[in-house]
Amino acid sequence: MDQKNELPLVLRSAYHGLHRRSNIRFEDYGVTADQFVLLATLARGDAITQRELAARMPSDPSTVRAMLVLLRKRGLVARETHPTDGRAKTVSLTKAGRQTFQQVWKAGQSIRDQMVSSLSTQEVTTLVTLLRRVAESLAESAPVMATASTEDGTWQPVEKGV
Amino acid sequence: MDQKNELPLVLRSAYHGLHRRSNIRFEDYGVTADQFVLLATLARGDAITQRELAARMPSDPSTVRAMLVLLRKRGLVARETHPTDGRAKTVSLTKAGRQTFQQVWKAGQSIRDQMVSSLSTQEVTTLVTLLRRVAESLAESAPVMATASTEDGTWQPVEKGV
DNA sequence: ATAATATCGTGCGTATACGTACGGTTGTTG
DNA sequence: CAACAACCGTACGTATACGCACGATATTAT
Repeated sequence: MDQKNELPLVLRSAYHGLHRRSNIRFEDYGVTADQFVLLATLARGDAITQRELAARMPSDPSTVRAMLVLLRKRGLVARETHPTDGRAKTVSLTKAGRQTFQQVWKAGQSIRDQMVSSLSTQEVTTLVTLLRRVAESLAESAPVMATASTEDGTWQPVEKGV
Repeated sequence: MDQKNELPLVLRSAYHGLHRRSNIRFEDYGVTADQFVLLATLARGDAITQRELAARMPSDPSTVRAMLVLLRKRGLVARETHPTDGRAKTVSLTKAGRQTFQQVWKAGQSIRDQMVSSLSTQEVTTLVTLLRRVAESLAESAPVMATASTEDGTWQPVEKGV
């Protein structure tokens, strides 16, 4: 019926498919799908704090810490005390980390190709645009939307600032 | 640059936002976002085996089992031996399970509203359609797409059956 | 009918996800 | 400068996610 109510389940199915395929494909390189996201985030901008890294992924600081412990054992990331802030530690990719990231990026290309194999170029652009808007609506920083119940038991958004 | 290569990260961000908000919202009802998906799946079709349930969610049979153990403790689901297949067990919602499902469905309405708050009705329809195609491309049953490397190091899909 | 194979659920190990509490450090305020 | 709040990382508990191996049952092949 209402497409809106199906969106969560479809979103979940798509993400889980991606996650599952990625884990299988990346297994040969010794990294998981989520570890790859961490490496990719560091590849975009190095020497950031664990909290900043968690915010960019996005993921939970506790989870990021656990991942960093594992990645450090494998020599893919390095942690150093922050130059000015004694509380923080900066995280960066090692040479091996950068190398692994590039290899896994290549290995994942067929998955990225496959997930858009039934979409035109224009449709991919549209999908990314709409998904980005959805992600922003649900982001940590986004305010919780006020809602009010109507007579038929459904919920309607309420105008803010009235 | 290439929208296609951003799709995985945007998809991940959108899903995690949904998952996170749902867990917070559903906390008062004692169910997690994933447990809710399980309840919703059972609400659509009862008395199925654990494997069938896992396939419909979709999720892993081992994970589903762990979830069922917890949901059974809370009296939301019931497990009985399959009438004809001695290996299998059928799962169904208890009365309390149906009730909880309906309550949590209502509680989650504001999240479903919020995630489409920046989209038009037409855009929601488009998004669901495109996501469904992506999910199908990545589904368990979908074949792994053959790819071939090109000179510039990128990958191109290969026509099947040539 | 018996043997080989496939399928269902279980149990275990590892990784992710996140809340919460804690100790240490920084920055702010009086 | 001393008290305080805000912030960073750590540590632990619970739930999810999934691979793998195992026993029990069902199906198929011979």
